[in-house]
Amino acid sequence: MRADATRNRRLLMEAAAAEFAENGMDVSITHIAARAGVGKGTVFRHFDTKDELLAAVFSDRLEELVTAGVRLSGSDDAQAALLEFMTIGVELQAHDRSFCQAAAVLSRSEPSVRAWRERLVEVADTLVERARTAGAVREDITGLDVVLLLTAASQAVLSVGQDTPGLWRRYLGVIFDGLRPQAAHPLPVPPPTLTQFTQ
Amino acid sequence: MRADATRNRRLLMEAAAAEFAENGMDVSITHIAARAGVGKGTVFRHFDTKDELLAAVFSDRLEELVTAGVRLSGSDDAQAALLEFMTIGVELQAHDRSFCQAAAVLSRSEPSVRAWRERLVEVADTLVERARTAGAVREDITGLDVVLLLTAASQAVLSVGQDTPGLWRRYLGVIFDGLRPQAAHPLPVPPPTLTQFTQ
DNA sequence: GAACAAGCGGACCACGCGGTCATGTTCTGA
DNA sequence: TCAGAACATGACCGCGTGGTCCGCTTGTTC
Repeated sequence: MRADATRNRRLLMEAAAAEFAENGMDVSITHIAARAGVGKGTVFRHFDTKDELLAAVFSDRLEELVTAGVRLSGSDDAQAALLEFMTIGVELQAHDRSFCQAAAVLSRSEPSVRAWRERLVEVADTLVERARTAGAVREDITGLDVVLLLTAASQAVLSVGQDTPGLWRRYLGVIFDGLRPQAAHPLPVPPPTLTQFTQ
Repeated sequence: MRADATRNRRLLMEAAAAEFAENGMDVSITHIAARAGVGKGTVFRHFDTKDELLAAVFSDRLEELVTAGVRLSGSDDAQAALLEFMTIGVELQAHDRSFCQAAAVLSRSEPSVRAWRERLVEVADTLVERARTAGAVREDITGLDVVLLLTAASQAVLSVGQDTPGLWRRYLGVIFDGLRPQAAHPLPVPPPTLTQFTQ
């Protein structure tokens, strides 16, 4: 691969990530190309389709979160580890307007995204299991539950007009309290399975 | 207003509501007109712009929820009343793919929507206050918090591929447990104000 | 039943989209 | 140094969109 090609690819990924995060996954290829300072054709040289570009960016985000989860799996304080994992996950989504849509759309079509999501659930399972052993988390909660609740917390603030930075922390707090054993009441529906998640 | 005009308007509202609910607010006017069995021009006779149609439909949904909330405000069991209010609210959103987007987009531009949202927060405040007095809800939670958490619960399920009807009830359960006093830990961020909400 | 306004329909417009391709440019290996 | 492959570019294509407009139809009124 030529040097200018790898440079352009990197510029494209960065521009796309920023543009998707700021304006959602409906931003046009033209805008992304302009932001990266390249022509439109160059985008389609590196990514066959718009979805492929989106998947590349989205996979990077998932990988970040998985990496953080793996790191935290080795932590001494299991409760703090789970909370930090969730904090990182919610923050990631709160600052990225494409995250939620991308998750819903790409999991069907893009195997790489599906693979990362499975990894994510695995690491979340580990963190939950450890927290449960420490008595910090209720019995009936799974790693997949936690992953889904990340989206929940980040989406809570979606319809607030004026910017209130970090407001998502408030709702993550409420949700995390809902995960504690102290207030646990039986849940009316069994947990979803990984198969249902990734289809 | 002529009889056929009122009939067509009703058909349009129904078609639009169904189409928005099933396919999100990006469905085209052409599709909606076809579903209603009228021509495209007829849509723009009744609603000057697509947003206006969306706002009309969305306001109806908000009104439903407000009405339910007002009814439940008179209930004896304050805790059950709040839970049912939240259940109705989450179910509404879980079955409507346009709800969340519409809330975010229209609150800025459409005064009628803004008005309904204020009413919604009012009634939620009442329900929360009553539940708190009954000792069923923690001290630091407001009606606006509850309204935002409705979105949270409904969006949790968004990225699950295979249909798992009623799964949102599980996450509403977790969130509701997070509202109980038993597990309450101090929240890191103060509650948002109505002004921030409606901008 | 006639006259007329109110309502309807769908061809039409400008626009922006994802994606293609022929042409010109730039990097690289020998 | 230079041939040739890899790469960049932006005009271009087909399409679907929100919105307009005018000729025709239909409900209402006297």
